[in-house]
Amino acid sequence: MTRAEQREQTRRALIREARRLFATQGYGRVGLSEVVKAAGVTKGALYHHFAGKAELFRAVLHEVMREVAGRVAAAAEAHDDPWRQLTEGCRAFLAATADPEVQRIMLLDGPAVLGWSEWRAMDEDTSARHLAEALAGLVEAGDLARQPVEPLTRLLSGAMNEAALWLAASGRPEDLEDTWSALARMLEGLRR
Amino acid sequence: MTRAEQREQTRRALIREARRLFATQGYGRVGLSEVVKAAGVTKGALYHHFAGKAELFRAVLHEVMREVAGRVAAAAEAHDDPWRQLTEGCRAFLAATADPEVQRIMLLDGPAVLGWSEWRAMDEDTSARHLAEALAGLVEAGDLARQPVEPLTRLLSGAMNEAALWLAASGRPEDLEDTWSALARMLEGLRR
DNA sequence: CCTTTCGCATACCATCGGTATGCCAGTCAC
DNA sequence: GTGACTGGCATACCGATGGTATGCGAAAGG
Repeated sequence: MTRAEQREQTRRALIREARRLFATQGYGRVGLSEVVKAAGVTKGALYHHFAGKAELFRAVLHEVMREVAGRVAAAAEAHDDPWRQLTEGCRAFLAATADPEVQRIMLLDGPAVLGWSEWRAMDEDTSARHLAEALAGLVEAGDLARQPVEPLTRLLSGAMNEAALWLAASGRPEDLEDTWSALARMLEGLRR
Repeated sequence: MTRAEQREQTRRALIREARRLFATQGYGRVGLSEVVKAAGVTKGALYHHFAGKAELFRAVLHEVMREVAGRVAAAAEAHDDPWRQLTEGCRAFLAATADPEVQRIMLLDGPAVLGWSEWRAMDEDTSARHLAEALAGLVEAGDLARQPVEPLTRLLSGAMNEAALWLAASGRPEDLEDTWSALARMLEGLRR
């Protein structure tokens, strides 16, 4: 095996096992010794690839966010009507963040570990950007009142994040439909 | 000094210093040795009053949440019109959570440290209850479409939490007015 | 005034994140 | 091919952390 291959393989193993452990136990309860044992390497390897525990978490979080963004983008691009793109994107976001792995890493530990500013910057680079672009397009097209789009993006993003956490904790299937109805009402209420 | 007085004084000192340190450095970066030194006691005292670091944080969080709830309730009770109570309560919530201490403890570390379910239960017992009651009253009065109020409560609560964090990070004063406008538009859009 | 109990200090422990150092295999110039 | 070199990682170690076991002095109670 070439050197670059070996390197990439080790890095992937570390991220994979760290993701699994962070997701199931939470950032604080996971020791680096657990991670390196699960990945089949030692702490020397970990610190060769990452500057520390927080950096490892950042890599995991980035991977999770890119996956969520991919699902949102795919759902939106399946439609042509801009308003439909917004609603379907939101629906896809709620579906993606229903995954407990995503919740724990992206919504709970993410902001606390990296700080909100860094978390938000990463969010803006991935999933939240699709929301912002969709809203900006709708404002331009006149479907939404002319207004700064950033505050609206944050409000809707926060609403969906909290809704996802609530849905996971509630467990009742009918809550998903109720939440979606409430969110849809909210969006319709903003429509011109 | 009587024994109960001494006990209460020590407990208050621990919560006070823990709150200060948690707010400025974040839960993870604060060591218990820092807390007990600032409070003028030892770890023996800390563990006599609290089961561990998380329990100490829980006590701090509860104090913060009760303060926020108090400010929200006071703002709402200053008006008679139920719709006005909702909007003024929301405005007071945004104002209260503008405090960096409140943000770090209540919005960032709270859910990550205690877990979302526990955090939400405490939120429900304090500030979020006012929102839920206001919304329920407005549904009953016909100002809002008849619907389950819990999903709507979570959506609005999450929207405001995220908005508060964004406002603190942005720093630009005009963002507050824009955010409030967007939130007001959202509420008006839901109004019948 | 004697005993009990409560509030807390002291001393200690396992484990944690992080670092310094050494070694071996892959890489490359010639 | 072969030597020097370097990248990838293991080993061994450190200070600090959260947590616990035990002891003690003073207030409470009879």
